[in-house]
Amino acid sequence: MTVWEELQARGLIAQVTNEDEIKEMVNNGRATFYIGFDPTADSLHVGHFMALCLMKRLQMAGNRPIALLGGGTGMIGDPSGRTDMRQMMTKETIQHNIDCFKKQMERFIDFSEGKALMVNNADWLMGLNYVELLREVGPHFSVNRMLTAECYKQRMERGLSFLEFNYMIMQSYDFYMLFQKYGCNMQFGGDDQWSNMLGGTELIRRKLGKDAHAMTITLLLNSEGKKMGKTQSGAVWLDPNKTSPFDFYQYWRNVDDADVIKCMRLLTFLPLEEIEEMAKWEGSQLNKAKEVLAYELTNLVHGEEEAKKAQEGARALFAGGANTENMPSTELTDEDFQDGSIDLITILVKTGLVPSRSEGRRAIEQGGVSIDGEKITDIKHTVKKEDFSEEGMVLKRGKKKFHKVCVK
RNA sequence: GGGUGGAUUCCCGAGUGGCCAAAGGGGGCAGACUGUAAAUCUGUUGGCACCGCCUUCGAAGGUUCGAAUCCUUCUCCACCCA
Repeated sequence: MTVWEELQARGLIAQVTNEDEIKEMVNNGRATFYIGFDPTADSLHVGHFMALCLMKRLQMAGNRPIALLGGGTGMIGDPSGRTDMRQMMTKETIQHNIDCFKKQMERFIDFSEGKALMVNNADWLMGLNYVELLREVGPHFSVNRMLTAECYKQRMERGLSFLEFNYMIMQSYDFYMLFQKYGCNMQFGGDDQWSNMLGGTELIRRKLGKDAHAMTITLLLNSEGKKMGKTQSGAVWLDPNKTSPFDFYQYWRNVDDADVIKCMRLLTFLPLEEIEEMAKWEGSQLNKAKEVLAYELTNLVHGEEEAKKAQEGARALFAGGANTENMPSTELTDEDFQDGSIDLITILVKTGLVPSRSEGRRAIEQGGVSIDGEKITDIKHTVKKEDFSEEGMVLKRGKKKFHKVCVK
């Protein structure tokens, strides 16, 4: 099976400019391609992860990837797929984020010996002269056409600033530069990047009379059409300090039945035959598939050891509430006790299981809190210092949130 | 620059002097049912010293016994005209 066939079979490919040529190049390892990453946060997330996996797949097939860090484009902010303007970031934040990105990327992609490149578009964007740029590329962009681009549609109703409007030009310019500097003949990106990417191929054709290609990766959407990799409290991060391996594991462990197989295909490196086998599973059997998915992804992102820990921890907890070391935990000190005891609501707040005392009260009243498996419904419940055993006690909020509490 | 309309709790969106911590929906949280799924049903959803008090309706002032609601100024946004 060729790389191209594999990508297609996995459903990774959304749109392409010229299928035959791209297929030919990719399969024969003749492509030098780039994917841009704007430093919008201090950690990569699942969407980036998909892009990195694609890079890796193509790299393994002999193609040369370029990871482009958006030190310059991050100064502008991509309006694609957004209904409001991004908050402008300071230069310091951008630099910090870039540093974080770099570290994480190096774990996935082999950058040694020129097998892959990492460049920053700040290198050429920041020194641009406005008038010169306008004269150089301005004539090749039609405002009329830009405005009809899908990525601006949403913004036409709510307002689009000139700053953001220029994002497409910057991204096009990136491709144009990379094409000349590194012979980069292909660009990949999320499906929401399509119009920006076409801007680049157009610019190259008009300026240089050469062909460049673009391909987009399927956006990871759940069965309801919403972006995956997001939780109530934000994105699912790859940085273990922002999303712990356990939470990361749990996120995938809890995906909808309807999405498991899709996630397997798009995100894991498991052989397709194996995935097809699992696709036949039904009902509660799918639970096993979810375990596989969660384990595989945690393994890829955090390594085997963390993946095992997360899996064992989860199994233990859900099977019977056995205590494990890698549960989030909190230590109480003498100051937390009054007359040798502490009330439950205070503990809940301290552990962060609830954001406020009101919510803690509510959770208890509704029967959502238990200590060592025993449901507590009295909001005045207190715990004596002596009651804490050596291993501490396990506090549970709702069905899936556990926390260990010990005394110093 | 001129005109018009707007800014309400996590989001959308009602509310035009007291009955407003603010309808309704979405989302979230919790319970039941389950497979750590979905769907469904129920409760809940500003904070606290919780039958009471405190802080919220773009910001700051003002009128009033009393303001999310009225007045003034300001900020921001959308649309129309230039």
